Amino acid sequence: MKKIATWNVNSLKVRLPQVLQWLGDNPVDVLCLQETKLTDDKFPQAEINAAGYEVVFSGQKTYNGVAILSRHPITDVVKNNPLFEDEQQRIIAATIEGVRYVCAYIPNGQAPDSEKYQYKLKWLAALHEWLAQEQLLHPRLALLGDYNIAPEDRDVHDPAAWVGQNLVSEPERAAFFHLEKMGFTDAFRKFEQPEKLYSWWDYRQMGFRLNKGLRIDHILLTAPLAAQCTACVIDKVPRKWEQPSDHAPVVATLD
DNA sequence: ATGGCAACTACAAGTTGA
Repeated sequence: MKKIATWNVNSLKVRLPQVLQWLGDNPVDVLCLQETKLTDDKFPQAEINAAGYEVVFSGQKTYNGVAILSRHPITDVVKNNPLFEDEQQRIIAATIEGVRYVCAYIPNGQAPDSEKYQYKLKWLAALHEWLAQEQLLHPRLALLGDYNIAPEDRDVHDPAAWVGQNLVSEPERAAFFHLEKMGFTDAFRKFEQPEKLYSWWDYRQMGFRLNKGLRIDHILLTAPLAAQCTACVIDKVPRKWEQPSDHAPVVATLD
């Protein structure tokens, strides 16, 4: 049995103590992080190693940045999508115990009429293209991260207010469902879940207290892994801590 | 309709996130 998780930490510099606390409470086998916001020379590798984890990372100044933490040896690290030239550090992939992990921080998109939205859609199309190849090489493939897409209305606290907006618009959702058409399963939706459970809540307007959230952080698994998956939960506990990330970790159990 | 919060850079206020 192993547990794998993803968490957008919104600055690892600020959130390192919480990551270490959370790993102490939840000693998962693999943890994918997004929005580390650290250049590689500033990455807190020693602290993470001391907690019992190997780590690989790809960062930049101020924005983006991803990392994979693992209790087991990490091999074959790839940074970014080889099919998509990108100055932004949003992908790191690695093999751990025969499973290929892709840790992704999918672009936010800002607004459907923005250039950033066009970048998001192009980025997603290139992700599809790359993962189609990766699936052939790695039948046991897991895509974990902040997708910045709420796939369905039930993943949105107020669907009427969000119609057509960034994070829920039809082209973004189509890109998410394309991953499912390619054979990926949304681990969270494989199971009965509480209603109105989200993975992100706005810092403003008491978003968390009022549960004004979106489910935008996901674990997608190819069929052999989905068949092994026996649970998937969103852990709201660290969202209640002092100075939290606005995202909660998502954890899947594989038998 | 706008901004609201948080983190960043940099030192003031602007940018970004979702």
